[in-house]
Amino acid sequence: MEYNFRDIEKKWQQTWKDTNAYRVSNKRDKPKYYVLDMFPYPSGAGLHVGHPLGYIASDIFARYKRLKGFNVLHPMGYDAFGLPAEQYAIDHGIHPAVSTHANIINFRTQLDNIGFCFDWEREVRTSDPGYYKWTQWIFLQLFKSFLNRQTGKATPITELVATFEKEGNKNHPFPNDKFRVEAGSESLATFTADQWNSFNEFTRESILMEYRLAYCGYGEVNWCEALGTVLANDEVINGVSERGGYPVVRKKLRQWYLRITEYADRLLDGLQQVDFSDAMKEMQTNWIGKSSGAEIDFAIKGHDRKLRVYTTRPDTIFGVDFMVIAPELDWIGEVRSDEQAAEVDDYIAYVKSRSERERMAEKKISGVFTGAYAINPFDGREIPVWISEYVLAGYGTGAIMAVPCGDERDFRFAKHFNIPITNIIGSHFNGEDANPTKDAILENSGFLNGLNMREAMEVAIKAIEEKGIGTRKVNYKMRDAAFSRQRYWGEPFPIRWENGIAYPLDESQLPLQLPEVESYKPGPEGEGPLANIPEWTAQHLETNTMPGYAGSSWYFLRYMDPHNEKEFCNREVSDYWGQVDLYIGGTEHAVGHLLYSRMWTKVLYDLGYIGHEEPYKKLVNQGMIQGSSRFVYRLTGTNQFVSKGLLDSEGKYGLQSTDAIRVDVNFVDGVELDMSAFKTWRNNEYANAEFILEDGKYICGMEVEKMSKSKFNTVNPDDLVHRYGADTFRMYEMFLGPVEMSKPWDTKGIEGVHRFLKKLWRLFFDEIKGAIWTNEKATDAELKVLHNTIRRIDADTERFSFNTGVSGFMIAVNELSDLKCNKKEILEKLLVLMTPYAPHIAEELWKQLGNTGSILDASYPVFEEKYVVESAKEYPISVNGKVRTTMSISLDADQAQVEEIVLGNDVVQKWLEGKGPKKIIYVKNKMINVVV
RNA sequence: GCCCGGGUGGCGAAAUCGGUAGACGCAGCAGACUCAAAAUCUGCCGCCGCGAGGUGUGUCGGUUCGAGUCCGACCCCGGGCACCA
Repeated sequence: MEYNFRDIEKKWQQTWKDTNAYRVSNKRDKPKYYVLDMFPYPSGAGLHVGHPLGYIASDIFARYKRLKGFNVLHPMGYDAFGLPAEQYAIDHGIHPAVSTHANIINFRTQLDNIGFCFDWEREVRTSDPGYYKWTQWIFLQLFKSFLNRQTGKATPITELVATFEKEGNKNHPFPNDKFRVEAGSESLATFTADQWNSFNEFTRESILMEYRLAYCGYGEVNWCEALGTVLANDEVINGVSERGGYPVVRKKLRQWYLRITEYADRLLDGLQQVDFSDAMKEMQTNWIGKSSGAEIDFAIKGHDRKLRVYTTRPDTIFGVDFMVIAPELDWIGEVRSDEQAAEVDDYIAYVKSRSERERMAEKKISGVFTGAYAINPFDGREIPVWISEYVLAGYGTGAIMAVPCGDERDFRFAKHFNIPITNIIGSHFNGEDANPTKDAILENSGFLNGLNMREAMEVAIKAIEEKGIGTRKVNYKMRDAAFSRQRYWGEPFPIRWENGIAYPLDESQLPLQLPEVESYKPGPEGEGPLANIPEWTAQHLETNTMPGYAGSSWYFLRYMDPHNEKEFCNREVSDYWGQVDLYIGGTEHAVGHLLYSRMWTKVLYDLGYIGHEEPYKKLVNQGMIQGSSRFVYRLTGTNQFVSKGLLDSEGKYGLQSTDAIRVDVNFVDGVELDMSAFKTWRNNEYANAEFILEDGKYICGMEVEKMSKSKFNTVNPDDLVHRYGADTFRMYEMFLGPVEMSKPWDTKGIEGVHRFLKKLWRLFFDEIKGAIWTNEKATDAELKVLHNTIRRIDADTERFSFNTGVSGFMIAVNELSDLKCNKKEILEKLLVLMTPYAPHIAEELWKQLGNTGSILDASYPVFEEKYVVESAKEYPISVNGKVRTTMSISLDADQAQVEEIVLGNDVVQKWLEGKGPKKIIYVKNKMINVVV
């Protein structure tokens, strides 16, 4: 009987489906374990071999935990809203719901092939009204709440209103400290109860909007007039649209935001409670970008307006040689001099065409002097005010004081524009490079002279505050999250506008369903497509939709209780499942999804809807599987293709140049091209190709790059499952390398894993003799192999080292084959160990051995030390750190015994060359080193 | 530019706490079985060298009896940078 994986896998997949083997109950009779994969977007391109990597890892872990006695929640669903479906709708007129549905069916078929243990009864789709009803509901909770800074918790805004009615906002200052209420002729930062009570509804609502956790404001977007639409950053290249190459400018639009900045400190603190990699914590910490320093007002010569800067180094205030302000600040026109006006306006126009990313990535120094001068409040020095794209309006005050002797970027700017540099740190500054030290003694610094910079920091802030020209200030690089898109395919906001006031819909009106549209084209003035629907606008409904991350910010909660029509998730159920114990996904979500979902969880926790405030206990980041592209080389201007080995290092064939052309990796075996397949490729595009071969073969070139359809280097898991089976595919994906690491795909290597499974099979079945397993008693050697394997697989699985786990199985099977071990006692336990990795073959052989229950719930073998103890070790013996020989020495040996044995060795004596040893280093169970 | 990660044979990798570098597999080479092929099995397989031996984990330097692993500087590649998801 041979290993017929196709029949076996089909049979067990059907059986597991029929018996609901993967149904998970919310009954609290076992300890729980929640394993989650990052929410996939069901793309039209289908799965390539890179996608299932994380799913296989989580599937192995889920199955492993189940065998260890846990009730394991391992769900899957779809982040089904998104731009690609909408773009497809614009291009082909197909409704996004239709194309998305088709993609999901395809996705599901592909996933099913691989044999995952998902409980599909819990599937969710963000675009399903039954799901987005609750996304809208949570949005309303955000809208109706504010962060009470006194308690640090999200709180219903009705409580804030009650407080305002009693005492105004003296204890609850505006989260945005630049905001002022316009009341009559006054601009108020604080108001009294009387004032509040006298405000009209519009003013009150405008004030409340400043506190809400989901709020409406204005923000800049990439606006493309020609396409009439807002573009994502990566759709803008060098100031023009990727599609069509039309000009793109920054434009202010009304937008919804999440006040995530109010949670900045808690998002930072929470990182201490979660098991994320240090790199991940660092990325989130840097993204939040907490810094402390001061805001300082500088007078501008000849103007009433003050220039307010934020600095983390108030101690360097006497080293300020120029100011740089963001080109988009609207008052530049007021202060620039007439001589500089044209230059300033040109520069502002240039910057407007640049995306933020381009501005930050720009190596070339650029900027323009405004003609204005700020006055140093301590020594009266006149400081030229420049504008430059490297200062962004959104961070701090959008203006910096530049200290070239202490800051590298300021230094290069000063050098580039010949601005004289003041040295306030004496010998710490060499005139060649800036020195950002905090340990210098200050010079040329007025009242700070002679102070260490660290002390001076406090002294300077105090002086600034006393003078009334600034305040101590904590700043965050993180900005409030833009939460609206001018698109169709997203959740509608449950918001109605009347006279400029946003009213929430009643919860009974949810879900607010996405209406049908005639066209997916944007509405007037950059509004979303919903603005084109008369029935929609007649009700004054919000025309923006929510962004992709709305639905994915809470989906892990819905999986717990997916069919609940009364609540987003029952509290008792969420208390049982609690945090996601293991979350697997890519680092590309490091600062987006992970921060947003952490914030939502904290809000729901504050409002008492769930009992935990960090969604993910442990996070494992999976690496990318890269594509390995193949190239053929065509002699320029001909249809002749030259085999790779015949080209010189510059890609030339003799004197003739060649063009490298990517070819579909699926008809290249290793590096050898299937020439007839190539000729029929792309509708016989290369039908007339002629080949110049080496050794009768056409050898392709290769290069590692991102796996993508356009590079013809995608490999479809379906093909591999068909050829080798799901078990082989699963194990091979794991065998490629550590889950966390990126690595290129190589289809050839899968043969090795397939051979291993066939070899496992042959421990049970012989081609001629049939079943060969026996009930004989296992030998010590066999038990040793088994128990070493148990220990190894356990440790490897626990630390997510699935690649070494697979090697562990290979070693076990190799050793058992060498021992000719066909004993049920050993093999049966090996099968249970393998179940998480290769469930189909494990179940088949388990049943063949005569077991009745499913191996999915078998009892997990227990490691016993006594089977693996050793009495001696083969020690490496080094002389001066170089290994010269090995010797088997008892593990009980002490230092004196070891010295005697080692010095008696001929090889050691030879290397001692008659000299006596200075020292003998003996590390038990490790090594021995003789120092001469 | 800024932040994070990674560089080990021809290739994917292993080395879990500073202790035998290259486990396991792919590819390759030699052989067995076979009319032949596939499948399977056996052996070899970092580089230089006939060998003794030397050398080797991106580069340069350091710490240590001992460094892939720790420290410093640099080079290259990948991911993210706020409207792709």
